[in-house]
Amino acid sequence: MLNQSTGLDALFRGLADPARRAMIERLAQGPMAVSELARPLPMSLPAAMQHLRVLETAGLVRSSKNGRVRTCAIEPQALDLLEQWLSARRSEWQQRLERLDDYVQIIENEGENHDTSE
Amino acid sequence: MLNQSTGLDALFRGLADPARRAMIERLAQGPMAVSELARPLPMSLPAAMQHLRVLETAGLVRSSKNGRVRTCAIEPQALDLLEQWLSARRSEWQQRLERLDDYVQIIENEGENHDTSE
DNA sequence: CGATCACTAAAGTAATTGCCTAACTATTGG
DNA sequence: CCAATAGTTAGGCAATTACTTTAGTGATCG
Repeated sequence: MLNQSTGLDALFRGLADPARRAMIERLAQGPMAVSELARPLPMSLPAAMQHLRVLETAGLVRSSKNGRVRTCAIEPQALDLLEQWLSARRSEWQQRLERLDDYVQIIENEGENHDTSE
Repeated sequence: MLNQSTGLDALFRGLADPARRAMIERLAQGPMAVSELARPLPMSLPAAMQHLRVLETAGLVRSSKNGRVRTCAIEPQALDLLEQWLSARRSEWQQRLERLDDYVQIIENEGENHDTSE
């Protein structure tokens, strides 16, 4: 545990923007050209291209140019890393909850003074 | 599809920083005080507090203050949204691959001119 | 050949992020 | 009560992000 992987950084960062998520959700329908991909987005083509680059460096999308048109497609295996991380966290967190130590310690702390959060 | 959820933004953004992932991975061992959480991180306490705030607004961590110590704990259900999104993407992408349309269209494009990527 | 199309490159800008230090508040232990 | 502890607030700063517009480059079509 406690891995400082660069891959996860790029992955999460890539998915953290709604325009980029819209792009990859759209690409699930099949490969498409840059301008077609960008058309529904409320921004200029160059802006969409920048998002595309972020997705490509995250490994979420692959593209290749033929003539004057660049065709983009999803890279399904990109989600493997994410899924691994997620299930690792899931199992750790589950173990914790089963032991109940969380609640015990919190209840101890909140003896008289229950000053929840801010 | 094509949901513009604010929750996913905050979630992915929260997880996009290695220091923040280190924090929540550490919290899997059990709840702990802010300064204990921050100790192994290569940054000042206020910086760690800012990361903590990001995690709290993403719903990944919950904290409550008792006396002068604030105890932090993971919020396991925060990952539900992430898992939902992930499996939705998985199934869409899988369907695509099964239909093979991806490969057909890419091969058509790369007829003579195979100018892969940049 | 020349216009158009699809993309790309460049440069600039406003907002956000990730960090710092310094100063402050509120507990708690002796 | 006084000092140390735990956290918080504020201000500042450099880097990054998410755009913009403008100006290209290189196909493709008539």
